[in-house]
Amino acid sequence: MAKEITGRTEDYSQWYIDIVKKANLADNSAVRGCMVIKPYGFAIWENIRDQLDRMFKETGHVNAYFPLFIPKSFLSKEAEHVEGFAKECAIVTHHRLMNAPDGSGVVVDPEARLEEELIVRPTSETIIWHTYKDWINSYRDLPLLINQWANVVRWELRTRLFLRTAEFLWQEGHTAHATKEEAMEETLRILDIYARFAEEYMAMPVIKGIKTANERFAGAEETFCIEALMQDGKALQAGTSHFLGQNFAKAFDVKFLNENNQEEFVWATSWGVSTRLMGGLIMTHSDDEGLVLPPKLAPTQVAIVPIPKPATEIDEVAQKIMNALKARGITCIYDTDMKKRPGFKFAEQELKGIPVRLAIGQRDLENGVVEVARRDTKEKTSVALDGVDRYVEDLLKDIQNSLFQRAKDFRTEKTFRVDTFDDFKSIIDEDIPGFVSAHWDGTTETELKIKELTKATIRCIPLENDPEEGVCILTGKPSSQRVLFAKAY
RNA sequence: CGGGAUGUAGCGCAGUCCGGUAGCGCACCUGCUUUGGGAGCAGGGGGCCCCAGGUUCAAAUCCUGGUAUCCCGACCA
Repeated sequence: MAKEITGRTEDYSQWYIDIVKKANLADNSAVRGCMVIKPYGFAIWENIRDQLDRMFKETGHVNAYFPLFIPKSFLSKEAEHVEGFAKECAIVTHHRLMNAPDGSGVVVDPEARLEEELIVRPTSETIIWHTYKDWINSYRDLPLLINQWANVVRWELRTRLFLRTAEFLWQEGHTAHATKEEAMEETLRILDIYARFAEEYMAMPVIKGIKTANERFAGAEETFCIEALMQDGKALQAGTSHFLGQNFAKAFDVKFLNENNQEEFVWATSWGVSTRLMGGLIMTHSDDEGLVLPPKLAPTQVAIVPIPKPATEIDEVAQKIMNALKARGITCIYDTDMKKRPGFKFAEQELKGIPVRLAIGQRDLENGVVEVARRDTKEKTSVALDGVDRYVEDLLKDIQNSLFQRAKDFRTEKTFRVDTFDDFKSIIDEDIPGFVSAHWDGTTETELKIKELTKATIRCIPLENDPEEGVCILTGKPSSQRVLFAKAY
C-alpha cells in the first residue's frame, strides 16, 4: 500500500534500496556518495558497535583516536599501500574561504594554500604507525593493542547505501607485537571475533579464509577475511584482519629493544569491519515485507499492540507484560498511537523488522491469552498471559537461532563443488549463483582470467580446508586444495 | 571514470513529442464515523517543475552546459 517494496525476485537491487529507505535506515544525502544514517539505522549500528567493542575490550584492546587528516607524505612511505589507495583519496588543499570579489558567494582563498596537502584518511595505518614510533621503545611497550572507531573516506565511483559509500563508519584495530608469531596469533584472534560476532549476533554464517595475493590489503603480507553469502547468491566480504609483517614498522622506522638489548622492527596487524555489515545484515535475512532483524541486534525486540486501540484494561496488562519483559532485559514498546489501526501497526512493525509482536484485545483478555507473532516466519500463536515473558524470552532465542540456521541452510544449498570449467561457468551464470569450490593453480594470472571470463573472483582460501589433489579448472595445472569462488559485492 | 535511464509537492507518477494559468494517487492538517492485517466520507494546506545559461511575446515543455540518483561496465570494504 503506502510503502510498497519491490519484490526480491523482481529486482534485488531495488528491493535492497527500498528496504534501506522504507525501514528508515538511511538515505542519500546532498553529498555525492555519502549517506545519512537515520536514527533507526544508527540504533542498529550502535548495537553492532557496542557488542564488538565489548569483544575487543575483553581481549585486551583499548580505544584511542587519531586524526582525520593524514599528511600526503605519510601515505607514500609504504609503496604498496599508497598504490592501493591513491586512486580514491579526498585531498585538502586549502584552509580558508573568502567572499567572491563579484559577490557571487564564497570561494577558496588562493592565498590559503596548504604547504603540504592533507589526505582525508582512507585508513589510518600511516598516521598511526608514525605515532607508534614515539610510543614504542622496549619490548615492555608491547604488545600495543589499540582500536579506533572512526569515519574514513574512499572516493568510490559507484556507491550503494551501506555496502559502498564514499564516507563510512568503521572500527580499525592497529596492533604492534614483539614477534611474528604473536602478531599472527592476534590476526587470527580478531578473525575469530569477527566470525563469532557475525554468526552469534548477526546470525550471518561466514567462511573464514585467506585472501589471494591479488585480493590482499595494500601493504599486508597476509589478509584474512570472513565471507558471507547474500540471498541473491553473491558474496560479501564482511570483515578483514591483516598480518602486516614488518612493512609498516620498516616504513615508519618503529623499532624496539628486545630482552637481549638488540634492536628489532616490530610486527603489526590491522583489522576492520564497517557499516557495510548493515548491508550484510539486511541481505541475509530480510524479505519482501521488510527488514528482518536478529533479536540480539534489534533496537526494539518486542512491540505490543492494543486491539483495536488503547483501553484501561488492555493498558494495564500491557504495562505488566512490559515490566516483566524489561526485567528479563528485553526491549519493548507499547504502540498506543490512536491514529493508526492495528493492521497498519502490524505492517509498520514488520517493515522495521521488530522480531516479536504481541497483540492484546478484549477477546484475548477474556481467554487469559495474548497473540504472539514472530517476524521471521510470520507465525501467530495464542500464549497464556501468565508466563508470556518467559515464552517471549525463549522465542527470541529461537528466532535468533533459526535465522542463523536458515541462512546456513541457504548457504549449504548454494555451495557447489565443481571440477570442470563448464560446470563452474554454468553455476556462476545462474540467477542466484552462490559459492563455488574449485581447484585453482595458484597464479594471479589464472585468477584474473577466470574473473574476466565469468565475473567470479576468489573470495578466499578457506581456513578449514582439507588438502586435496586436483587440477585447476581453467589451466589443468596441478592444485593442492580447493578455493572458494563467487560473484561478489 | 565509460555507456544507458531518470530528476515535476514528503513518496509514487501524469503532463514534455506539438511552448500558452502545474495535475493525479498516497502521505499530511481539520471534522465526523470507524478500529482483530495498511479505514470511509467531507473539507483543507503544501511547488524556484534538479541547477545555470540560451531561444521566444511566453519555457516543466525547445537548445547548451552542469548536477544528482538508479542500472550496466572498469575500480573497490
